[in-house]
Amino acid sequence: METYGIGDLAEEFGVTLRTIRFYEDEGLLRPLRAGQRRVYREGDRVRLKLILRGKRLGFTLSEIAEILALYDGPRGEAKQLGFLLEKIAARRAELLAKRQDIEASLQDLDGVARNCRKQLRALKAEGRKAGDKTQQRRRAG
Amino acid sequence: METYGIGDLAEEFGVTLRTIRFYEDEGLLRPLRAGQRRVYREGDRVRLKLILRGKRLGFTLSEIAEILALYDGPRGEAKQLGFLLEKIAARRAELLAKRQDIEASLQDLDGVARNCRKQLRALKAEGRKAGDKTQQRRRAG
DNA sequence: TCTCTACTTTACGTTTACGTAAAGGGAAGC
DNA sequence: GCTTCCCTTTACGTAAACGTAAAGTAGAGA
Repeated sequence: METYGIGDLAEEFGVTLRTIRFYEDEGLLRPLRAGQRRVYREGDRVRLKLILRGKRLGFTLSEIAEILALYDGPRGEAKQLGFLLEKIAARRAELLAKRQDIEASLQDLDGVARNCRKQLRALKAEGRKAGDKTQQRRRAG
Repeated sequence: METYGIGDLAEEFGVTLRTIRFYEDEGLLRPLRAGQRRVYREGDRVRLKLILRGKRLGFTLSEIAEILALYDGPRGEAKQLGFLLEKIAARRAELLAKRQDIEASLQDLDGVARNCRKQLRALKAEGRKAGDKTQQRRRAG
């Protein structure tokens, strides 16, 4: 079974050793030990990837901890499984809301870009009217 | 033209006065003044909305400042407009990447949920095999 | 044996994004 | 005139998420 040193993961994901150790302090990772050195297995690697994805989406580490807890979820009683499904639904809703925010942002940006291109076209049209003598922009009267 | 007090905006968006003042300190908002009191116009309100949306998406305030700068964009030269379009494209790419992260997260959550429901069905099946001795409800065949 | 190199723990420092007093201004209502 | 409310500035405090320096360890290779 493949394992990784802390340096391997740090390099792969572009984070520092400190960061990975910090996530362990916060209970997000629980690597094995070979003597005093940390040994990460594939599962730990996936968890780290999930942590970093969560960060990119603006979740705090404690939120990420809760999300990871869903993955380890209770293999237990029906009631626990029901709770788990509720929590999953809640997280899903959050993600959908975030996606909505993204869609809105994309639309806004597209609006700005359209406006920008329009102004560019106007400038170029002016440029043509001004003839080829100079390269400066002229205001049409 | 409609205006707002700082308290109005704070209430509308569910943030504190401190937060709004902080955004001003950071150069994200520039309200008018009536004496020493801040007076916000519709444009300021929209900016605040954009700021909070940016925060929900995990952008830092300085990133948000750059994004807002795109909206105020240069009404100027062709070269400036070109820069602006480049920056917009870059932000767009970021947002698309974030959306990809969200899609992946949603898929992961769906996987966990499916697994969870499967276990629930298994538990209920066991319940039926155990017969009617206990009080659990039974599924019609 | 000595020296790298990669790791370890401990601990104080830093940035971001506000929270939380403290002390005061001014206008509105009683 | 006095109180109340909403606002103001100034300033120290704080939680989160690491950065960074110091000092030590352990195995691999010359």
